[in-house]
Amino acid sequence: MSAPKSSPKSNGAGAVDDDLTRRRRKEISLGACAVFDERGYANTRIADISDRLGIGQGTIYRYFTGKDDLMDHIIDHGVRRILAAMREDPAVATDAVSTGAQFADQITTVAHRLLEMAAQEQALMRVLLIHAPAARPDAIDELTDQLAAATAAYLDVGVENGYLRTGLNTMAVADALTGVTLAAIRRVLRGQLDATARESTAHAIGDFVASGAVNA
Amino acid sequence: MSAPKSSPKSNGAGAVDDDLTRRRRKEISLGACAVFDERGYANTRIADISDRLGIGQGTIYRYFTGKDDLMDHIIDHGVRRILAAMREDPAVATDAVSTGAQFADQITTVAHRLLEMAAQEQALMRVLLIHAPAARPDAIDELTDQLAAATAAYLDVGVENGYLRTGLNTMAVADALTGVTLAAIRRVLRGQLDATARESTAHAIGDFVASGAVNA
Amino acid sequence: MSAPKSSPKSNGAGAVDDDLTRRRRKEISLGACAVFDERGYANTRIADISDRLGIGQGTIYRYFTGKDDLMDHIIDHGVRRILAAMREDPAVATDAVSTGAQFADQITTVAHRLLEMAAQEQALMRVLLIHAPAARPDAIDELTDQLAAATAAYLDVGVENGYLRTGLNTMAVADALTGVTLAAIRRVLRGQLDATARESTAHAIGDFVASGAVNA
Amino acid sequence: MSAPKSSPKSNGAGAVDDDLTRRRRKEISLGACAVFDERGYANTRIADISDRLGIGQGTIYRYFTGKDDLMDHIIDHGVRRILAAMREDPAVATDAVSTGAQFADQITTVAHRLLEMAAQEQALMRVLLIHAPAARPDAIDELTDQLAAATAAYLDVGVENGYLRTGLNTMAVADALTGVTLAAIRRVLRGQLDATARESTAHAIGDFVASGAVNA
DNA sequence: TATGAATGAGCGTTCATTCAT
DNA sequence: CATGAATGAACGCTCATTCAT
Repeated sequence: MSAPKSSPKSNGAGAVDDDLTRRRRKEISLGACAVFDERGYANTRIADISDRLGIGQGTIYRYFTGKDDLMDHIIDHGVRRILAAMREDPAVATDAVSTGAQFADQITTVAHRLLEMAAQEQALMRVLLIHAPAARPDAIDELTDQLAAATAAYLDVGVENGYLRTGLNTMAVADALTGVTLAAIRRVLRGQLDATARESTAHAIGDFVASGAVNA
Repeated sequence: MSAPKSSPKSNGAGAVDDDLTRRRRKEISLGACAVFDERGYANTRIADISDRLGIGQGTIYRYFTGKDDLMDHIIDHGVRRILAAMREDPAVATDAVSTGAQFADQITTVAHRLLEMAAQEQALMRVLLIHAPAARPDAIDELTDQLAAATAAYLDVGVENGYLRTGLNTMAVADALTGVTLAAIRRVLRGQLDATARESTAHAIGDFVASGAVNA
Repeated sequence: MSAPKSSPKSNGAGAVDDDLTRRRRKEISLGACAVFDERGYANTRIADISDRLGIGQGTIYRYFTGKDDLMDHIIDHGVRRILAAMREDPAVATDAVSTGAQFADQITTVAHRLLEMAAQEQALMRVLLIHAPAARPDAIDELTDQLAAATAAYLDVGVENGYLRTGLNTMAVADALTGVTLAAIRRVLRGQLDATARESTAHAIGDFVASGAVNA
Repeated sequence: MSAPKSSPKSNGAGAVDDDLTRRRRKEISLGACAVFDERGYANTRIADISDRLGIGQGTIYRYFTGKDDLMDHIIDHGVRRILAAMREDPAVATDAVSTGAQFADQITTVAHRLLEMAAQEQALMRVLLIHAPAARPDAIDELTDQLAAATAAYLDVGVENGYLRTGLNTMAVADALTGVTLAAIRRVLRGQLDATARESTAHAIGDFVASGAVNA
């Protein structure tokens, strides 16, 4: 969530340079992410990253201030991806929902989009879920708080509008929603859910969140 | 899950010595856990631990083979605590449940017990949830798998006995259950749930898992 | 006798780089040899070596895998020097000898060459004779065996060709030859033999080996 | 050659105590010698020694001031054994020799006695020849000097009395004698000479020293 | 701009020595 | 006297970072 902490030597100049620079930063942070995923943050040496990218160690320091900055950047990127996956679809808006069934569909939709993103960005998500909490507890706490608050607000609307139970502990259920989704994402990251399973899992999540497990 | 990897010189005999040894190991692993929690595993120096305990660095090596062993031991201990919290109560047995309401109660009970344990063992649980995944991904994966499998089996019984929905994706819901609980535990660990809130949260979890969020 | 166990990153290419690397390794191993000689292997800290060379400790690890590797390399080098001193002169070949006097001359020649080498490579030889046996007993045993076997074979030719006594215990005399030479080398290493004394000692060795001490 | 540097807490008392103390010191130094031989001085931990003896680590410090003192004592003991082996036999006196044959016999006798001692005190001799030079270069130099000087003096008598060559480089030959003997001792220590071989080797040494290798 | 050799602070671990029992 | 648990100084090695080319 924080702004990038570094930028190369200051290219006061053109959009071209900026673009090149942005591309380079992306490349490097992508490579770093892959290695952090494979070896863990603490066990990753700068040389591991530069080796994988086929560049010199020093080059990394031209685009990032250090190992920490690299991790910060990756977390930042991951957080943006998650938030985007939850918000980018115009269909996901509280005013588009007015029944329990629509609510379940929306949960299913968002869950599915998150699972797909996890499937496509496995390294990034693994770093975010496994390594970032240890390396940057505060950043992850911040993310968690944001997600929970946003989700709780989203649920509050449902209660107000009558399609969610009156008296629902929305904070607890917000945690539940994030927890349920995280658990599924973890399974995706462990390679245990193919595309079909991701779809059915998303539906199971939507149904479960809406109606619970008990036989009515 | 693995057996402790070290023990001091193995004094073949006396219960007294064994007891002293066990106490010493417990003390040290407790101190280490506290420091790992505060500083993270990678940032903790052996000297940090010995300083906090008021002992020499070398003493730690009389009871553990090294920093790794210390972490392994802590994880092992934490895993046992979690499994115990889920199983130790005789009331938690599938044959004690035959209705959806009983199911919800049981979920509430277990969730509450886990939240209480988290409240009492904050450092241990924080190390387990935040630092262990980065330091020992495999150990945590193993734990996750075990919990999910046990939970899914537990849900399967409910489906068979008719108090859970036919066709329930028990694996997905098992993940949901663990995810929901973990999310609440995380909140406990962030100091955001006092005793009262823990109780109501446990109930909210039980209700939610049983009946979902939607207004029937 | 073993090949050097490490080499810097292996820059697949340029003769220049390889050469620089080789020079650097030589420098470092030379400095290490000097310090090992002065303080003994066990008492030498890596920092002692890097300090003497005016480089950082880490630099040493770019060229050698560790303290052990450094010692191995030094021993290897020393062994090659000794073997070279014994073999490199074309005049030292069994087929160049057919009389006792020629035999004595040859012994004198080799002894002299070894004494000169010892005088020029005092640190290396002291490490090899004093510190290496304690640090690498097997490497030294191997060297000793090789020298003894080669020497015995050399003497066997002399017996066959009739200029050495029939029934000579060639193994015992081979040991004697190496022992005699080693004793003289040790004196060189203790600074007790100047160039003149080395020459006369070499002659004394040749005469003694050929004819013994007793008045004929 | 130096006096023992420590003594247990000062038992101002009886001969009995002194005797017990002496026995204990002997036991410990014997055990230490065995371990030094097996693992080398630098690689031997005090605990290795106390373990082998079945005593506590602290006990060693009641009889020796430390690891160094232990080594000093062992060297001292070894030096005394060597000197004794060379001198204790009344037959070995320069006035008992007046011919070259008697000289050869005497060399044979002393060599044999040294080889037998080496065979019986393998650990002690290995420590003295292999580990002591690295650990106590000065002590070994001192021993070497003493032996060489004594041997040279012995040879000088032979020259004066006419049974050794006039103009003999007695210092060089003294070195030769010690070198020859050491080489044979080394072979004994490597387990390559049984009792019979030791006898014939002693004779080979006597003959070689007296008459050399060349066919007269 | 890119490089990678050089650096040295920092840390896990060992083990000789001490001393309370 | 004997013990062995406790100690902490010491050291080999790693690796993030720098900077001359």
